[in-house]
Amino acid sequence: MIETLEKYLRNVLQELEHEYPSDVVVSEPPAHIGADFATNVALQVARAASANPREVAEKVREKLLANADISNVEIAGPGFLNIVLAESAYTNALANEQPSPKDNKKVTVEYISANPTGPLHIGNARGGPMGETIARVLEKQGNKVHRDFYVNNVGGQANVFAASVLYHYKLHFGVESTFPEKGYPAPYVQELGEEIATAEGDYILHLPEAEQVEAMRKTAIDRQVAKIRGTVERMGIHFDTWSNESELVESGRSAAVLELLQHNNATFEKDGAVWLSADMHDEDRETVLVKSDGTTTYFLDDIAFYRMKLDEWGNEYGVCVLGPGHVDHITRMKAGLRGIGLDPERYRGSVYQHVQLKENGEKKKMTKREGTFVTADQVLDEIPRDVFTWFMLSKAAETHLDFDFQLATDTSEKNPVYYVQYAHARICSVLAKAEGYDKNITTAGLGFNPEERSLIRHLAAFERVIADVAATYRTHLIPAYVYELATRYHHFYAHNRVMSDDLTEAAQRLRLSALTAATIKEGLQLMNIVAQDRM
RNA sequence: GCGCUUGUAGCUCAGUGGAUAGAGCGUCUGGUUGCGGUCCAGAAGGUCGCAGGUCCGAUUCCUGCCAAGCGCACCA
Repeated sequence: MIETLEKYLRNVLQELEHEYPSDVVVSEPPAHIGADFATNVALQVARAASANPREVAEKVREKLLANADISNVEIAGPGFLNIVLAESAYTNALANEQPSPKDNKKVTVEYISANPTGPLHIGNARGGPMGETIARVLEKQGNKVHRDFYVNNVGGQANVFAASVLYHYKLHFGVESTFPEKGYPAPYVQELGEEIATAEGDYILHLPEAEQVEAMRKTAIDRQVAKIRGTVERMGIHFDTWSNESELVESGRSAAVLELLQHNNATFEKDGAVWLSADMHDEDRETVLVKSDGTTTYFLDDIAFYRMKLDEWGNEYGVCVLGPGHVDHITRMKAGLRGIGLDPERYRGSVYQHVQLKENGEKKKMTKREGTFVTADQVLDEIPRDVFTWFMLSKAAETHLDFDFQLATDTSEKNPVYYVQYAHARICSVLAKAEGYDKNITTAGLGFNPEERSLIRHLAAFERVIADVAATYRTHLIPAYVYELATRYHHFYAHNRVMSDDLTEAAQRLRLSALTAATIKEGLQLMNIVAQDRM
């Protein structure tokens, strides 16, 4: 409906020979205004044309009133136009098929991608529901979406982790060794060392000293990734690929990218290392590609990975859902792509902030190294997956989300996700009971009461909201939308008998109910949340 | 010290260059036990961190300050 109004406004402005300003907003006004929609179009036009807003508003108003879909327009305040639509506009909104999405691109979405040096914790688990929802929304827009979990299984962190596990492994067989500098002191490292000792025996002890860490790296990372995979499955997420960083190095792709960067004069050497030229990106910080010991950094490998995703896998673009502190990474990756001649717009990043856990009013720190974190598994042990998913999605990504564990479990009955699921189940129940009614009776001329109009306005906004999420990755808009939809339905339901004695009225309300249920279901599915028929 | 992100009701959070800044939880009051009472209606509760600036108009944009979280490696 908003799109239709915008179209009318464009036509009107064209007739009045005004440009259509980019920041025109058409939205539902506050309840006390008593209009269906309001727009600031006159204010924006007046600003651009240095005209009197109310005079512009009056001209627009006259033109709009000539439209059969518009029954009343009032000018209010500094120049708002408050629009009341005619019944025909509501009938049309219900009759017209929602425009089917037309994107038809191959897209790859990378998310979670937590370092395989420990369990998934509540902080980086946030990327799971977010990435999954972005993937689903892009699919709904008609794209072919590939999901990838990138495993950083080589490099300094992986080796320090392996050495830490090796220490405990050796200890298990009574062999004392020195704990690595900056090693991982967390309890799960010890458990993993003992697990490997028990399951695989002491074969690593018999290897030459120089090969032990490398051997441990392989098995320890494999086992840790398997654990993460289990957690991810619990979250209801399935990746198409789990890509190893080592593959990029071993296949020579990283070396090829380095060569290409050097060929394009995008690098320089300093202190025996190879760096990405500062003028390749906006920030002043320089970035190492090859360390002075000759090994590549994750950054070079990451560029090689995106080159593979785009060139070899044939993706139009890639979306990467990243944790806090990675805003810089996005700009550097774009610079890296530019350095190898790829359009930097083909790398898209979305950054979220950590979830903080509050327990007894105190915030817990979440570092893997110290082991003072709450794992995603621990949270999933306590609260159902749907509640977990909803909670992760329902706040804006840039929020430093405070997760009160106690509250989340204690008040789970009051959780908004149940409110929405209940609305869906209630409608299913009503529809099942109404089988004897003919839903297809023509309802032309019946009209709509205020609750029905409110419901229809929101139903009509669904595609628009999803398109917004597809463009901006602001996943929290979806739970907000379905919650509001459930509220409007409950409000409608409380004031109108669906199975009315008037069969025409009943048919109209049953159709509205069915459409609401279908929309709630689709919205929940986009979040990877189940819409039960009964609860 | 530098950078990124954030600061809105008791708590957790939406939202916006414009009209009386919203929701959930919590608190209080009422209705509904008649298509599902996991519902509905209402009340109380705000200096939109502080101070400047731009603007007809700023909670929103800009600058400074304060506070919180996270980064600040030839780690990933």
